[in-house]
Amino acid sequence: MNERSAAAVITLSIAAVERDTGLSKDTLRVWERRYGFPSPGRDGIGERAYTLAQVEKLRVVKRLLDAGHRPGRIVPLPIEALQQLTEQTVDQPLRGVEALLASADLRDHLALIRSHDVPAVRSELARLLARHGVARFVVDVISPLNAAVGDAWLRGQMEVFEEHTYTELVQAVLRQAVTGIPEAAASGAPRVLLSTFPGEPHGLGLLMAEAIFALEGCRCVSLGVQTPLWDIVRAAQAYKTDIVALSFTGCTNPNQVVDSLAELRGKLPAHVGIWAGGSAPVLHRRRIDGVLPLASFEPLAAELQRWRAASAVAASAAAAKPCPA
Amino acid sequence: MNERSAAAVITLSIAAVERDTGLSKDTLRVWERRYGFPSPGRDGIGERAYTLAQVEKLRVVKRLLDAGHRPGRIVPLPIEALQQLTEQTVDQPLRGVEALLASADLRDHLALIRSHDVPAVRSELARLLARHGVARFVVDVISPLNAAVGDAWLRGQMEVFEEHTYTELVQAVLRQAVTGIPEAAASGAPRVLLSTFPGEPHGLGLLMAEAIFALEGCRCVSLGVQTPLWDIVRAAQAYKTDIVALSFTGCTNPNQVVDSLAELRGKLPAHVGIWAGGSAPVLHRRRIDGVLPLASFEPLAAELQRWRAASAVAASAAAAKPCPA
DNA sequence: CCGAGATATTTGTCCAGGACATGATCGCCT
DNA sequence: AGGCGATCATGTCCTGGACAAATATCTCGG
Repeated sequence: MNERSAAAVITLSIAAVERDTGLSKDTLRVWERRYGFPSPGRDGIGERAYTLAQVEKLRVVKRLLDAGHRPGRIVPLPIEALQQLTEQTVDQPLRGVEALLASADLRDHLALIRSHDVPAVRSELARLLARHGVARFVVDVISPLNAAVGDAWLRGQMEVFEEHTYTELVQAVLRQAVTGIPEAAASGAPRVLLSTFPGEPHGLGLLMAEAIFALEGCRCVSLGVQTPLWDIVRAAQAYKTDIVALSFTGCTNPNQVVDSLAELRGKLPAHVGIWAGGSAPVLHRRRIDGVLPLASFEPLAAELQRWRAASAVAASAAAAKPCPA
Repeated sequence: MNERSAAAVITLSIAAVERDTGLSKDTLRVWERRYGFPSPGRDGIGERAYTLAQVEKLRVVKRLLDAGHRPGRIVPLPIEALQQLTEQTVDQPLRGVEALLASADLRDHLALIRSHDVPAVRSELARLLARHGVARFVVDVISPLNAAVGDAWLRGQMEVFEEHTYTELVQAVLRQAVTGIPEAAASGAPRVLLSTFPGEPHGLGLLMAEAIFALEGCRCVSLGVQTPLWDIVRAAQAYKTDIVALSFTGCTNPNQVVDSLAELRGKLPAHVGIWAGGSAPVLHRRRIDGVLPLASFEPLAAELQRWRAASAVAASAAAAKPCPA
């Protein structure tokens, strides 16, 4: 149930590990049975008690899984081998020219975050926002910085509280930026509803998307994170939404993501678009009918333009044939 | 796994029902065993297949559960009785004088939220902020409004998505307000660290507290919600924190709150204050050594003054005896 | 050597039924 | 009335088995 920290050794219950790793209780138990890892000790009442080291390895495994590896091959491996494997596979795509160009800046920013000088980070973020403008700030600064922070955190090079502070500061800056974008004129501006599904607690991507959508002249309503599927549907009705935008990170269960999106598609009217973005790999591996996957923020403007064009056509068609029942 | 829609009858798998209702698979199975509801049919492979009617009843049950009813009493009831019960759950508990006094304004605001006119709510909040100033806005407007919204939700008079929208809008306004408060001068300003414990997902109280602290000339660092205990300690070290401010709402386990606060007290140096606020009743029922409970925002300024005085004394003492190891 | 189809293996989720810690309720006694 | 054990209600965990879907491997004709 709760964390049982006897004296010095901190252990986590299976529910806590499920929360922290995104691996279901069933999966954790079956891995233990099949691969011998994780093999948690037992607490006073005979329930599994996972150590922090085990959770850490589980997180690395999770990431390798997302990168396409299979559990049977990697779960039994020692942590060092996994880390080596991570360098080889996960970082591969990130070794692009852009990454090299940006890496100097990124390194500086990470160092600044790690220096614990909060006002400095705050003003640096504000400076970058002012310098690049909202769109480029989101796409070129925050997006890679998020990836870098996530990566550093996974490797244990960044403390949880540093990541929390970073997230909070970025959120503050972004929210201010979003508030500063004037509301779009009423006519013809698409109405966008933003949220995440239950189980997805990260809201930064949502805020970034809101900024971009608002810049592109959309009328945005955000529900924040973790809105039950049914309530997203109700909200879309109430706000006469044109596009439902959802954000996903790697910490969600891939099967649930696909199932939920399919179910949402079934519950929403066909004319309401579903746009799904974020770093969850499953979005781009499996296609879902009637859901537009967005690998990054770049294609968003183009897709919106396409949407506007399609919507104009639909509107004129509707005008020609007034009552389509 | 995924939805198995045979021909006309749409049914949901147990995982889908877990997503849609928030009731765990274990709970669903054990209810079936004990109360005979829900008793789903089986699909082609022998797995539970829940009907939409069952899911709907489960949702009503969940709401009543959140409102304080007990499963054994309500789960076996037919859906009509449950709906009647939802309407009966009205008013009884919160008929305070304060509620009556403020009710006119509050009712208007609630009605506005329920009208689904997001820009109107947004500008109304901005207007109230400008009119009252940050402090009074937080204390006299948002605080009671939060209570009213929570109450309305409990009674089923407010949809989940309406509550989400409200929270998001208030957060945006508050964050803008906080950003607008100039950073306190370095010397003598207490450093305040704000967060919530794991299991407490509500961040509005935190933001309200941050606003008040900043107004009172503190240097604030927020970690956002759900920071593990140990990381709060690390953050307090890294940021040389004077006061750790924590927020609690009713949705947390009272025992865990007390345990965690006691543990945090043990892990933090004695000169770091722990201030705990929020609507969780346990805070004011049980005293915890070395933790300052705050029932509302009103006494905060006075407590800060006291803290400054005490700190000045300590500083002069330290100056007299320079190296206290 | 390659690609399509058949076969084998892997993997996540489901199931049943039992256990138990925890928290609420109730009845008893002062 | 009010404090306090005894009892009941409830959610979560446990074990170990099963199986469908996804993925890998093999086979064989071109």
